[in-house]
Amino acid sequence: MSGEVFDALGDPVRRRVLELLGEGERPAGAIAAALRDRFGISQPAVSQHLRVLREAGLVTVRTEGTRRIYGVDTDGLALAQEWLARFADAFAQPLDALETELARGRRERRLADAADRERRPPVQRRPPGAAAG
Amino acid sequence: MSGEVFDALGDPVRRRVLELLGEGERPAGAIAAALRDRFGISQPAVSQHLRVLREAGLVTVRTEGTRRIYGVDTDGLALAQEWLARFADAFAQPLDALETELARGRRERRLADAADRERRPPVQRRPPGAAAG
DNA sequence: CTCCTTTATAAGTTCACACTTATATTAATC
DNA sequence: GATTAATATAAGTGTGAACTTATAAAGGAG
Repeated sequence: MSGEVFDALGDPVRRRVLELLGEGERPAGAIAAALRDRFGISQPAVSQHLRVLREAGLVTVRTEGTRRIYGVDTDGLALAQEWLARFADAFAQPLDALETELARGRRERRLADAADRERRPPVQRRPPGAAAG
Repeated sequence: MSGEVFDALGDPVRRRVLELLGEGERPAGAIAAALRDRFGISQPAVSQHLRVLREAGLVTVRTEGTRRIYGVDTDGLALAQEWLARFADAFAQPLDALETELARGRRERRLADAADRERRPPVQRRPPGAAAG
């Protein structure tokens, strides 16, 4: 996997950019404005994020006059999905699992009885055996 | 999105852990050994990575004597897939796109004529209009 | 109980990366 | 051609995160 993709997706600002572009193409300026409101970051910062997204193949650019119109590039997303799908296969999980409802249903059910699982324990010292609290 | 997931997936070491666990459950020691060979990192480093994966809901743990057996947690993966799938929907891209061959085919085709696209330019200065070269 | 094994945490260091300000580059307008 | 608008790059700074070594905690074996 050309790790660049998940590396790019790892940043909350960049995920917001994608969500924004998910609503439709936008010039760099509009993206910068939106992120300035939401995250309080500068135009160059946004431009740098856009570069990362470009190099990861997650967005496309189209020049229009002095504007640069950005849009989602489904190629990068497909790459990420491919990688995740490998696990779905390995665990005999049907592709349907990708459909929101099903997946969410399962997740909520498991979170419900998460009692015997371990996730973000209090502030305690939890060594090897980990028979939590 | 509980960003922790993509944040966790962003690290190559952690992705390798998941790939490893994709082949079957393994005790922490085995994981540490495998990563020491491949990345040359220490046992505590691996333990810390495992914690991140746990908190992201990407792996499960089961205690067995003094050993802690790790496995893939499909919940976290489902979360990531849900998020990515939102875009797939938004762009009327059939779920088939997840199947490796199709997706790869499309990707390679686009990379082929990437001439007019912009991705990791040489060492040149490429301002707004970006009419490369 | 003592010792060994297994795994997690503590504390500290180092480096990448996200941000900043300043500036370069191009297109459009006057 | 000068000016303005839109966007990218340059250079520098600070913080987080990934690593290190040292150690704690717990189970199993003697």
